Amino acid sequence: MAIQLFDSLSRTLKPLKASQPDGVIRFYNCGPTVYAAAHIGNFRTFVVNDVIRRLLELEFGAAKVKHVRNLTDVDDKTIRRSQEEGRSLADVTKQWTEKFWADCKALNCLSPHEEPRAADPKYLKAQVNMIDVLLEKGNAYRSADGSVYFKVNSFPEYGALSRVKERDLQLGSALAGKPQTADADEKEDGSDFALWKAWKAEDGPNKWPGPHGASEGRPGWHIECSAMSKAILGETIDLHTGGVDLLFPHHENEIAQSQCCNGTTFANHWYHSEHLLVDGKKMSKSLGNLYTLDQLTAMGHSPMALRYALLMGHPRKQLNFTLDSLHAAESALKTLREYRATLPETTTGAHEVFGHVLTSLNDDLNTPAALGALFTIVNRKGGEADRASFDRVMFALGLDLKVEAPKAAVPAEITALAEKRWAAKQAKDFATADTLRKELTAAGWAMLDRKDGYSLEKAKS
RNA sequence: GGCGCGGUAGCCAAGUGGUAAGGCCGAGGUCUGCAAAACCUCUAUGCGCCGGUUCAAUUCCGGCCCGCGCCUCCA
Repeated sequence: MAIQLFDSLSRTLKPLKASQPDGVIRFYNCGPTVYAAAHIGNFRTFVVNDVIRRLLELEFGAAKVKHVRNLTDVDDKTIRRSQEEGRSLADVTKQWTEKFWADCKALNCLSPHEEPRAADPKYLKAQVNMIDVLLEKGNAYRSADGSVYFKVNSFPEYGALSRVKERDLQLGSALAGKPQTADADEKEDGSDFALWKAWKAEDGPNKWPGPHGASEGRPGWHIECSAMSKAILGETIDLHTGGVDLLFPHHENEIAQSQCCNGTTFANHWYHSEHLLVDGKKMSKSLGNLYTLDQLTAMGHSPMALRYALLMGHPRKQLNFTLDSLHAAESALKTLREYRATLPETTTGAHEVFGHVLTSLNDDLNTPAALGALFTIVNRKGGEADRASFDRVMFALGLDLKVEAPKAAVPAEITALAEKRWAAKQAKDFATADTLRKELTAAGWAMLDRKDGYSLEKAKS
């Protein structure tokens, strides 16, 4: 079964296919802003996109997939962070880019083939060039302060993706109390958006030569994706993805810029993954319900458990994350590990045994159905499966069964108690052994006996 | 106010016009000095509420209640 995904623009399920004669699937995934550690909600999107990447490779072959994910390393947040910390922008964004890569690796995400940076001189130039074209064509205008804005009413199709039409007339209660953005006065129309932002004192040393007739400054957020996807993948891409919150205005604006500039369809397929919720609400610093991967591993959870937990819900439905779901994921991974050990090494070509798992994934990325189908087979315990076919499914899901929860360091006093108990047990002094076990349990440690020795595990927080 | 999504067992979560996948937890059992692991068995007459269509609805239609997200730079 060919991969089909929901397309946000047509609102239908559509098969993914290459539009160019070379047969390469051009896949662009909106990446992170590198000013802090990405949280697990961000990683839901990146894990989901990683599964898409893997499914594409399985269907079309690794050589026929070109996966691009940008790094936003120049914007309000990155600049503000660098100014606050008195460090260069490059220094700050390098730090968080490397952290992002490390987290992605821990979550077993394949690296995109290219990860263009918005502040890369090569791509800054591409962005400026694109803005120049938009100015020439009359889709953009300069404001008094030397910024450049996109003229939304110059693009009649604006709003097709988000279906937000005549928004200005519909601004209701939810927006009424919000302050106007600082640059509102510079715009001809409230729905216009910045392509180029003129330098301000608070930007510090961060400024670059702008488009014709504009001041020194920096690119607006949306233009980077339009310019970099064009530079690397060409004017028309086959799949463009991101979190739902990017649907408007980010992706709507990308369409407007790219199509006005290039005169061609920007993306043939749009896919958006839903939010991860924590405690029933979207994660936010103000609610204090924001988790990072580091926080979870510090609690003794493995990154793979997080990956599994993120796949437990349908990617196009909000998923409420809880620490309990992490425990469930760990238990499920353990079962899979044990199941794999029972499988014969030889390949019998039994891929069809797991056919339903792949079919579920290919059918709009139904990860929960796929996991359900997987465990139905695991529970059968029949001998029809083999490791090669099982590993193929693990590849598709990106589950690396070799990764286990990090072992907590055992304090010396715990080791001492365990040694005493082991000695008592060997001497068949079970009363003493049981007392010591209770002490260990009270201290939060479980002592697991084997024939020839023991191991210690810390209770999960 | 506009746009969109969702409400299925203790928790998470698929799904179908013909009577509810799967995971976690829990219970019982086998095994075992104890504990753990492993293995076996069990766990929704029910799918937010009220109507309607139908031989038959959790699944289609209408209304209602509740929750969540987006509405100019949040994945």
